[in-house]
Amino acid sequence: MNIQESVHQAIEKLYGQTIDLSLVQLQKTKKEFKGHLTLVVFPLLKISKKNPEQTAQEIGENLKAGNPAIADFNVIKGFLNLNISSSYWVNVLTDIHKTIDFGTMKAEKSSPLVMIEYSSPNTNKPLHLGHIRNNLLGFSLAEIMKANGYNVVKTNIVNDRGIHICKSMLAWKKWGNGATPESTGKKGDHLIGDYYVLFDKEYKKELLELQSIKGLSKEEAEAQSSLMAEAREMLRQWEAGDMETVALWEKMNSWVYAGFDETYKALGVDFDKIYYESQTYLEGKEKVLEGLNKGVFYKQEDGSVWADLTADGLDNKLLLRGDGTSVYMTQDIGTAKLRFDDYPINKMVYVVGNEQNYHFQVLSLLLDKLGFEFGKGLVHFSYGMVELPEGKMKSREGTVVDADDLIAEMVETARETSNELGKLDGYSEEEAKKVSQIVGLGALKYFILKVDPRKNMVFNPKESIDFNGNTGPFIQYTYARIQSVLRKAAEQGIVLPKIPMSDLQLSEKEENLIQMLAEFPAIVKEAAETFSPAVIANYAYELVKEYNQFYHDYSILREENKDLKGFRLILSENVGRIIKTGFGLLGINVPDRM
RNA sequence: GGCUCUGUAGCUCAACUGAAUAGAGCAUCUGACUACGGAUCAGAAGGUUACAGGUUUGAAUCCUGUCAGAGUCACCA
Repeated sequence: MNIQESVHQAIEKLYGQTIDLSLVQLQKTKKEFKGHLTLVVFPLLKISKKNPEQTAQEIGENLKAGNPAIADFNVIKGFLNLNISSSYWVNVLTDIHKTIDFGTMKAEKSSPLVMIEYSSPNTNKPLHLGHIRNNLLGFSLAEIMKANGYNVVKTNIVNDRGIHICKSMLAWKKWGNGATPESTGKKGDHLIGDYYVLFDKEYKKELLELQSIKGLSKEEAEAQSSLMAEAREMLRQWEAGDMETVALWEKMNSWVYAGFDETYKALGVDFDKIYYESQTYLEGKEKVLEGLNKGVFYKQEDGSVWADLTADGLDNKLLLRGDGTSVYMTQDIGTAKLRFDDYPINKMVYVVGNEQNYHFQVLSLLLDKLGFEFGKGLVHFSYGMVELPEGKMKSREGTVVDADDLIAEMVETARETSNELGKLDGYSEEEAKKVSQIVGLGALKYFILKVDPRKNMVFNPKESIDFNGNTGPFIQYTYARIQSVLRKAAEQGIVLPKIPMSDLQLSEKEENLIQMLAEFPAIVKEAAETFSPAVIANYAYELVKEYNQFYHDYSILREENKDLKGFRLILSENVGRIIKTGFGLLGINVPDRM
């Protein structure tokens, strides 16, 4: 019988009142006290009209008499600690063992559909450390939502148009001598990124010359820059559909996409549907003009279109420039419209950095005003910046950490460390590579995902790949060790019983471990409700720590008692299962051996 | 300056809707190796939860104020 219900019944019986379930605070007993579950009786004093100790004692006695699962109880101050019987825990493990997709749900056709936008790169530069956090969070959240029974569409909006692309294009045209990824051996996105940087360098040089030779102010120099004028002209040509410009744009973008795909593949993330701003910005313009006609927006003398959000406590927001071209917000409106035309979306989630909190607050209001039902309910999954131990990443100072470099470095470090420890001895080159990849990326992913997404964080590559402590590799290692034990058991011809014996007397550690396993579904649910993969990451670590304590106390394979041996193997197997499932929700692989 | 977010051990992070003595890891110190995988385990030390008030039986958590940091307030995306 359900403990929570028992408690509820006991209270009703004792005090003759049905109470709100929220008053029944049943929580996990703290380590330093005896018991599994703890009832906080303070909220019940108003009903019992007795002091905390008496109340707890009464409820405890009633529970013990009424529910065989409750073996014992003790009272400390206002806390009633319940001790659950071993047989109860064995049954719990049996249930977990039998349930194939323990802790996860499958989506039905009728289940709500969640669209998750993440990644959202610009095509003028390669992905960096910030994108890594974005991609990992987005992908993981998608997996978590799926596990909670939602239909999920992962989407990416590629910012493939605008003045920044033209800068790269112009620099390539001027100084590139027809360079291609093939001719230079560079990844496409890096090649284009290099030309973007080159443009910026030449542009700054030009500004300095204009300022020093002609004695212009910075603003005047910017206005007179011929390079910038050329870039703007290129954008005009692009918007006008000039064949040559569009052809160049397409060619260069295709290089970039090939480069991005490599990075995405290395990170293990993917998308169900990709949108391009070049295809959505005109839609947004239309929507804005529609809003203007309806009187939701207003026009200024220079022809620019604005939204007045002062009634909502915000400012006026520009939606279309005087020359009729669109801004960031316009594009997001267009993209939203296309998406809702394409899918019956119940919830829209944007995984975007917290520097855009204001933007999404505005977007939500605007979509609502434009009559999109989903506008109000959109979720901006806002995450903090990633910094390095050395300090902030700044593109200007060249301290940006490139995603590809970082991934390569992580895999390399994993390989070196494993080699030093002799863990790769006897592995083929292929196997060694595979393991290094799993471990290196596991370290990176786990370190980033274990932190509360909302917070700014410091990523320390060295610490992340440590094989001790709260790290991905430590958890992966434990998983591999469990698999090893199970392999050895199979070699010895030990067949796991389908159901563990229910009259076993378990140790405290074993009971605690089962209790932890049983929490998994609640953890998965919590992760979805709070949008926090970190909940799962930290749970996985706690589970592994608990398992290690158990593991080191018993010689599982040498255990003489057959029932106990079978039980411990089943327990180990299920710990492994949960680790694998949990890490799967984080997009982290686990190795069978490492 | 307005608004938003953050402030927890030397460092990196936890603490579910308020609940027991605020928990881990790293680093430091002390122990345990024929090891079913030591990439381990056990233990010690480390805190006025930025500060000051308030609400409450009870506050890291909620409210007010102060201080510090970040972000944003662009006809950039």
